Amino acid sequence: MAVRGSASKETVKPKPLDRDRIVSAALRLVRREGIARLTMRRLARELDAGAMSLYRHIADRDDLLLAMLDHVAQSIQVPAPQADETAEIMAVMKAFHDTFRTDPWLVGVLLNEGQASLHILPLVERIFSALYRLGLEGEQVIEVYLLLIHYSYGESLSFETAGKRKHLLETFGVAAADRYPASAAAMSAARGWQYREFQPNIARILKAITPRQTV
Amino acid sequence: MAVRGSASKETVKPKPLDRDRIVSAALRLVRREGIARLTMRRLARELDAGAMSLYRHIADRDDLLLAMLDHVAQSIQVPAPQADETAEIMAVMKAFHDTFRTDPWLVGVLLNEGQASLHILPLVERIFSALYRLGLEGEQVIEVYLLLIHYSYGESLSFETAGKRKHLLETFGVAAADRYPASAAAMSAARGWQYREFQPNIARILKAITPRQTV
DNA sequence: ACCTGAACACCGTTCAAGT
DNA sequence: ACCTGAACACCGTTCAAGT
Repeated sequence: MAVRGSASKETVKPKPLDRDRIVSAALRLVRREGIARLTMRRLARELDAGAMSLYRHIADRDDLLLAMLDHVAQSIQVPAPQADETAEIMAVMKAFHDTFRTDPWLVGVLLNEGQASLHILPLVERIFSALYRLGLEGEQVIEVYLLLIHYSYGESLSFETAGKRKHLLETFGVAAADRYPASAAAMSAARGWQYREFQPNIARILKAITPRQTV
Repeated sequence: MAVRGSASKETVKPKPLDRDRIVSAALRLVRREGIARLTMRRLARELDAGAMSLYRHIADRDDLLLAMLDHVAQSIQVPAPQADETAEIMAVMKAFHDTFRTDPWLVGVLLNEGQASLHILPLVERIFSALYRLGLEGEQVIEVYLLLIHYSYGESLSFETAGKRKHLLETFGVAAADRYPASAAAMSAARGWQYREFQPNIARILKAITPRQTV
């Protein structure tokens, strides 16, 4: 048994706390058990520290969440630039999507903490730039940007909570098929469906803003 | 001063608790102070009851949230049917959007509680029906449905937390305009913008699924 | 300088006890 | 039958005290 402060050279001897060690441990915890289980006390226990020692290195829980956000944002795999504008936007959105799949709690942090990491600026720039090159103007650019972003927020949150969600089919019940035939048809088409709506739906959005061929 | 159980005929004499009174009080509280302030103890105080009396009428907090969801779903203003399919979908989505504007906390409940109210089935049916009439098939129907729903989730959650969010422009800082010209242009186009992305964006989505004129 | 236990003001919920 | 206070097992955070 490891005794705190024992003379034996244990590898578990308490390393000093620092911001990086706290953020890393928090990320590990959140990925293993979900954001709801990330409490200051639990995190401290994970670090073999007193619950209050964390406050030497982080201001409060929000500060921790923002530090975690920043850490993840820095690690985003930046996709290669694409000549074609829609391919460029698809690539950047896929990078965001992949990030939200690994860390779905990020969306909640982005919404609740009210600020993003500065590390995503280059990626955001690539989207705006492509939208301008596609010929969008004025408020259209913001609107379409928000369509892309808000859709990916909703999709990610939905995926995050998909586990505890009853399939619509169950909620409906079998009897409802008579009264709601289109819903029933859609539900049965969705059976065994691979939940890969994201890419086709981004493509749909981009199709809507691409000027139609007028020959 | 009203004395509990006094003989005087006060209007504040404790009415008996029941499910409806609890749900109504919870809705009032949540609309006034936000979902975070809806705690069992606070709600009980609002009803001049002991904190634990609520549990005679509701199973737990989740049960209460679902009851609130159901109440709101029943009160949705059902829009008149539209002959044109895209107009029909626009109308139904507007009804959802209006509902989420009044009660943004609904989205969180829908995501976290993992079930919707049966009262929205007629509205969902109208969307699926219109999508089929537009010629969509198989998984396309589900994909586009989820595009519409997930976008409106993201938009609503974003609106809910818009107050505490710093405008991207502030996060960027002025200096960043050199490195990120497209972002800066978009941000300044967004200045004074009316945050009415929803309708145009639903229209964009529908445009993408409408077959192009091939003359 | 760095860490921490006790304490404060909260949570949701259980349970035995009151009327 | 209906209500409730005390209690349990949690939260985030403050603050005075320890080394």
